[in-house]
Amino acid sequence: MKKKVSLKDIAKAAGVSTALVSYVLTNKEKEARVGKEIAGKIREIARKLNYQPNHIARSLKSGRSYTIGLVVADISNPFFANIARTIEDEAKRNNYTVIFGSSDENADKSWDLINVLLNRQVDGLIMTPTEGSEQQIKQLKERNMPFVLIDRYFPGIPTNNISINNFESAYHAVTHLAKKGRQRIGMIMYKTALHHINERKRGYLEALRDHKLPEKHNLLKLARYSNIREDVHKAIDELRSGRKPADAIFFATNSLALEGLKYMNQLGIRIPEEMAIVSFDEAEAFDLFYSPVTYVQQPILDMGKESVRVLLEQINDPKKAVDHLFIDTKLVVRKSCGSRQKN
Amino acid sequence: MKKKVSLKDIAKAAGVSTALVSYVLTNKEKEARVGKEIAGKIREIARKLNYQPNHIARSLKSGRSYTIGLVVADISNPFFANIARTIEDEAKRNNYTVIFGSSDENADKSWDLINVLLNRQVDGLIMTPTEGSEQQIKQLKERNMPFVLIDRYFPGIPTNNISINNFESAYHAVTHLAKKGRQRIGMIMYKTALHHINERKRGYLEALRDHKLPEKHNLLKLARYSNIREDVHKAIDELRSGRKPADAIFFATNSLALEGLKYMNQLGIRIPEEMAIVSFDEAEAFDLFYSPVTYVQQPILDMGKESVRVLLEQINDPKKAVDHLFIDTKLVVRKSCGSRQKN
DNA sequence: TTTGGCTACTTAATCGTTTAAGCATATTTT
DNA sequence: AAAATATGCTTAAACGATTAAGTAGCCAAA
Repeated sequence: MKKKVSLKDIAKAAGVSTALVSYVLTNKEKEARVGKEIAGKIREIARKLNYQPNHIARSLKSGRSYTIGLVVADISNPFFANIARTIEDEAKRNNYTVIFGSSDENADKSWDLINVLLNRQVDGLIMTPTEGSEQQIKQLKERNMPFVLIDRYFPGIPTNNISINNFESAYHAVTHLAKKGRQRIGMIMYKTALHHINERKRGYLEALRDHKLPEKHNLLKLARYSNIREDVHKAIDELRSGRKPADAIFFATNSLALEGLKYMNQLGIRIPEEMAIVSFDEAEAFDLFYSPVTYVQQPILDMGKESVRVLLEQINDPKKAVDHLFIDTKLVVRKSCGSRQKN
Repeated sequence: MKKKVSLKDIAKAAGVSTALVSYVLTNKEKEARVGKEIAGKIREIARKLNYQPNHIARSLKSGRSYTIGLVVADISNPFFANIARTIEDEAKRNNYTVIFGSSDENADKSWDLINVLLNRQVDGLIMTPTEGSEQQIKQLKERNMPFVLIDRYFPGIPTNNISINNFESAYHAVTHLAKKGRQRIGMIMYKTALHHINERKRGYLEALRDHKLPEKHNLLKLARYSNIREDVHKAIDELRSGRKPADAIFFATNSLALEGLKYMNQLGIRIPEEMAIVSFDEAEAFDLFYSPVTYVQQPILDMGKESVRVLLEQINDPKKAVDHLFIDTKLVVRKSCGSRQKN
């Protein structure tokens, strides 16, 4: 890079001190009572030399980096990629930039990343916390680091968070299956302590109860994140076995649904005739499936926007009380639940 | 945030100057001839106070930010999201962080982003340049900004770039269709001046020629990025009309294929019986499709890694000659081309 | 004529780190 | 014994921007 133009260069060219240049270029002429003529001259020279302020120097002085750290579970999952995208857009609109990283649902990696970001002096963090990261969150709180949790949160720890109504959304999705006349509705979810997933389970169970459907344990299947393929295959095999096989499956996330659908395709299970499907989250593949998949659509755009808004509020007013937003989802009804109605 | 611990705090606690502390903590004891005892003491205190160096101050001094700017066309496209992911991983391994943004295939937005990143004093850029951004690239060159182009490049402008053999890959994919006995192979690509897409076209045309297949103009269809849905629908309608409809389609990108497949699903076109399909790039949905899609797999991991490697080389040695890597792709054969062989 | 108050600037400290140069004291070499 | 070298530290400038405090000149009010 060619040597950058600094305030000093402009000052020299204009025959004034750097202070004056700074006042003019940060529009503090009024307060600093800078002469009209010289202000114009300074601006002119700055333009001519194509002056670009050095953000790093500015940050050092101000103690603010105008940078947000973003830690998502997995940037290659379109759900998180889209969140990242809206966050980046919204941040840019507020003159912030975003540094990001993927934690891969791994608490150690998450802690690593957080520390890298803190060392980079980010002004705040937006995170989708992983299982077992409670201590990390508590430490951030103790250090008074502004941050916002998105998608997930820990019910025992008061934090800023932006999430959806997991319970209601799941309840609604399962109710939809019940109304379509499905009698034995299974669910496949991650084996996890993460609260948002367990809320989905609670919604599932309560919906079954309210519609007087069996909620036997063997209809609720768990898959390990690290072993998703095998566990989902096994879950589906089990759901289809026995005297009364399941006639519907509610998937707790898009990744689970994708594995499940792939496998059911392989097995030649007809959807929705043999098995009705509802999934949480979106996926490009849901559209393309021969029987487009009914899913719970999360308001990603709003979530991204709100997370930036709440974070910036917190940054600008560290004493602000924490904010807990629940945003509504939308059940997008397609063909995967069939059209038979409850008799 | 609690006030951060600085060198000064450690110096005070140890009763020495900040210089000494700096020497010790940056492992320059040897050159600076620091006493063994005091070095140990300094380290001990630093550990106790949980000292974390201030990257911003360090950057200001060194003129390097240890930050890479990443400009992708669209972070919500899994292809770019995966590239972003590997770049982030690789950068972290080299103690760099990544600031990113999406250009949305829009040259103005791209220019905006580049400037934001330059103001943030990134040490280098990795970009997937958009159509019409030649001047931006030239300017970066003139300013001696280290950068690497990935996925795309401009043949007239010598730059570091990491790309694939677009011509050969397309040639290979179309040859595969020909070998499966397809006679009228269409192609749907973006209407763009971007070289990599046009190389795919060249590969398509040459393969047709070499296999003595018709390469009539009406088998090659263009879609506008901004109007992808309508244009792809129209293209498919046209390819299916006439006396001799196409019996195969080669899609130049995953986004085009996804639109195309959705539409063909709607129309009830059987794949591969009525229409064989090959697409460039991967997509989760390709797996899930009832007739899993044959595609040209790009070595995303390698591309991400190599781009970081080349960029860091350039950063560390600005006089280094530009590097132009072509990485091989792999044709992943699935069911979407059927099994009939050329007779 | 002194005091006060403007106006239009400059000076200098500061943010946290790095690093060349300086300065005692001690040890070795000639 | 004088000169040279080594050791172990400190001083201070620098990176580029911000901003409180200072100053000099001028005009008006007391």
